[in-house]
Amino acid sequence: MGFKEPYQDVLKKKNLKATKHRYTILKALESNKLPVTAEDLYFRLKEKGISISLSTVYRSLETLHEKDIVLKSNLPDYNKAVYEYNNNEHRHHMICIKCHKMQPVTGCPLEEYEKLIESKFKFTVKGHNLEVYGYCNGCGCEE
Amino acid sequence: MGFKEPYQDVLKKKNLKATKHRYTILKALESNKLPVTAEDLYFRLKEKGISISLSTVYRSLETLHEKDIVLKSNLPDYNKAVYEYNNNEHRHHMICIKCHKMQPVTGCPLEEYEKLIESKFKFTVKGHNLEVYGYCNGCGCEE
DNA sequence: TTGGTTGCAAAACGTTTGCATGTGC
DNA sequence: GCACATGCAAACGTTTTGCAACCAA
Repeated sequence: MGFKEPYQDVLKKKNLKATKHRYTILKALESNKLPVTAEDLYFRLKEKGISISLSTVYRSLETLHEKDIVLKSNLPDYNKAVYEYNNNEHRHHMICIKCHKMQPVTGCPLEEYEKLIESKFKFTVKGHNLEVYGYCNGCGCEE
Repeated sequence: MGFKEPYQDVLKKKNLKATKHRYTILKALESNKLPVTAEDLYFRLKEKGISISLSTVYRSLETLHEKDIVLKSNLPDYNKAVYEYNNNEHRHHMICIKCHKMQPVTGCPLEEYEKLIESKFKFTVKGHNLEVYGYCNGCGCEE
């Protein structure tokens, strides 16, 4: 097969086999701007006529997350993990309390804060998670 | 009973009945500096000889969280919710990736960032969550 | 008295796993 | 061929819920 799949290099670099499913998952994640749950992704693929098992979705996402190809996060008051493609473009999200929609915000206000923590406490910072929540424009609900 | 339970006012103000269990839970949360899981709390109370059902612990924590008396958060790569008393002292936490211990950090670097988001996007900020993770002093593991 | 609270057991939910089969390298 | 990836169903651990008994107001 002379055809070169996208993501082949990304996967090979991390010692992962380049399978059709992984390719499909990465493509779906990358084309989608917003983080999704495993189930979201599963149904999205199913709609496109792609037959994949839910456990494969979970297993692939977990593997890709371990290799840092995919980012995983947990949101407040939402007991599901969400996944997004890691394009190494550091960003955070605004999350609507009402409709759970997430919108990305590029940039990060935490560089100095992390330095402060490292110097003040004996703590080796490896990362952080930051989400701002409230009401998005579409919901407009001020409760 | 002329005896005035602590937390009676806090509960009454939120239209919650002042029950022995709620009193016990709030006392345990407030005396404990760090966030705990529902199960942690359940066993902690059990050890003290307090008989309470796990579902009551969950239900109470959820109710208290709804009324903003208790804070609830979900941590990355840790599929349990943790709860802490809301003493209205705004703070964040450092979380050890290895031992899952959480240490509080008072202060918040996000005031300006939130203003920026409100003005840049049409988004009404209601709160945020921020945790820094890495390796704590005790664990000392740099992977 | 009345409506909120609790205990218990069972259900629900998201996620993981065992095992047999399939597939990339 | 071999190790890894997948599908299926069953298991898992956390959290929620239905219902009867209980208790604060």
